[in-house]
Amino acid sequence: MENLQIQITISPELYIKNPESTELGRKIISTSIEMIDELGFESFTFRKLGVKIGSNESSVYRYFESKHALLVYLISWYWSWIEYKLVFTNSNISSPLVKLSNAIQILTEEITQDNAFSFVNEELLNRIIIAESSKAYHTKDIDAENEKGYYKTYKRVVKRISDVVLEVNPKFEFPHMLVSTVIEGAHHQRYFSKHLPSLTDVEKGKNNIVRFYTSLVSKTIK
Amino acid sequence: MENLQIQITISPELYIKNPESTELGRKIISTSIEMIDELGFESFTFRKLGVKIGSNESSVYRYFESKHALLVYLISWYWSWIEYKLVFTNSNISSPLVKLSNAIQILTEEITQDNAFSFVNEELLNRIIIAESSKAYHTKDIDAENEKGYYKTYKRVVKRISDVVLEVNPKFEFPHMLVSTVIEGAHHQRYFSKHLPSLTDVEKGKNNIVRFYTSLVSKTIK
DNA sequence: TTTTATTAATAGTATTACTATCATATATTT
DNA sequence: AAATATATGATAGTAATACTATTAATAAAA
Repeated sequence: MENLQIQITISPELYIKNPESTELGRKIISTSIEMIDELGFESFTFRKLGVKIGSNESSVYRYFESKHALLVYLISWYWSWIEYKLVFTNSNISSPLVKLSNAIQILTEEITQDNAFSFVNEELLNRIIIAESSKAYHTKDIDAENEKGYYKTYKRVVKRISDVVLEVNPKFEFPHMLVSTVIEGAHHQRYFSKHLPSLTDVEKGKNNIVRFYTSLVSKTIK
Repeated sequence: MENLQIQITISPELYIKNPESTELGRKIISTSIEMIDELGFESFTFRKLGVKIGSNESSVYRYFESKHALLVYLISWYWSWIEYKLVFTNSNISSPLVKLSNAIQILTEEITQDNAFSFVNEELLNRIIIAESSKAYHTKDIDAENEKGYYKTYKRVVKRISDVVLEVNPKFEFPHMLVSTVIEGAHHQRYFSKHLPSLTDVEKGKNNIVRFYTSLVSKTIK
């Protein structure tokens, strides 16, 4: 995948002006990813971002109506990217079991830098998803935002993998719960392994998160 | 459990002045639970709380050093309460399988009001844990706070149930990951079932969350 | 009754998450 | 080349937030 130049398209309700369309927009995305990872979402502000990119707070507001909207955009970008990886990896695979195993791998593995997308650092973005994405949907506005389609990419990924689960076992009752449990669970385990390790059983170099969820899925759907 | 009057003790690093020790303190706890549930954590403020309880913002600050500290207190209270329920329910049970099944039930069931604790509405508190608790530990200060013992009650609950998992299967490699996955997962599913239902397979009256996690655990540890 | 502790009232601070306005630079069209 | 449109930058302003500090009033304990 390293040298392909792939286009990830984000639906227009997620921004005011498309950040991919200008140099400044791309700078907003790439620098906000760096800054949110470094400062945390609470301490990140559009003013600080403006200073860092040599631009202005008010210019950033021409791309995103709020800090929250920018986070939602980043989350959507991330899931589009994951969806692309899923489709790409499973494109020529016919065995449902292999497809499922690939999918679990993609959902639970540690992300390291891949250079297919110029202005997004996926490794940092993955850390943001792990640490901050729950703040996006744990809001009083969730229902209104969901209706506007803010979370549809995430839901589409869950649906896609649930369908693979059903290919493996058409009678399994809870495919969506299983997939969303694995996704959220793997993120929690990565976070806990760094900050609250007693909640995990992570050991260096043993890839326990991927192993645990792979085994959990295969046993659960039997 | 209905009429027992049980004492839940919260360790002193979680408050400045013990809210259980005064009428005002108890009012702060009970009213903040109602208000956080109603407004969401972001829109809840000590000023609004002061107005509602006929007291003053500055008085609230004598009990808790910050809004965040109050949330951590509530989370700790919740896990102490869950721990009490676990110990109580399993006190005379010798079968590890039954103990585990009871524990999963307690972790994943829907909470309805129980009146053992006068000034805490556990049903609302449970909703707060589901919707807001991840905001407490997804902070840049997590490591410092963890060292101060802010999250020890939660960690103790996970440890306790992990030990039951190991009683059932002493060779199971990932007891902590399994238990923390079930806890966080069940909370997510309850939240998703209300706001992003396509991420779940919840059906009215079928108790699918409890059924899903009970089956997942029993299959996974085999 | 005096001391002490607790709470209430008021005011103040730095920062945040925006909005509004206007000037300027650059690009596009005519 | 002139006219026009568009994008950006600079500055200022607003209401609210998350506190801190100070002082006064009141209730409980010695």
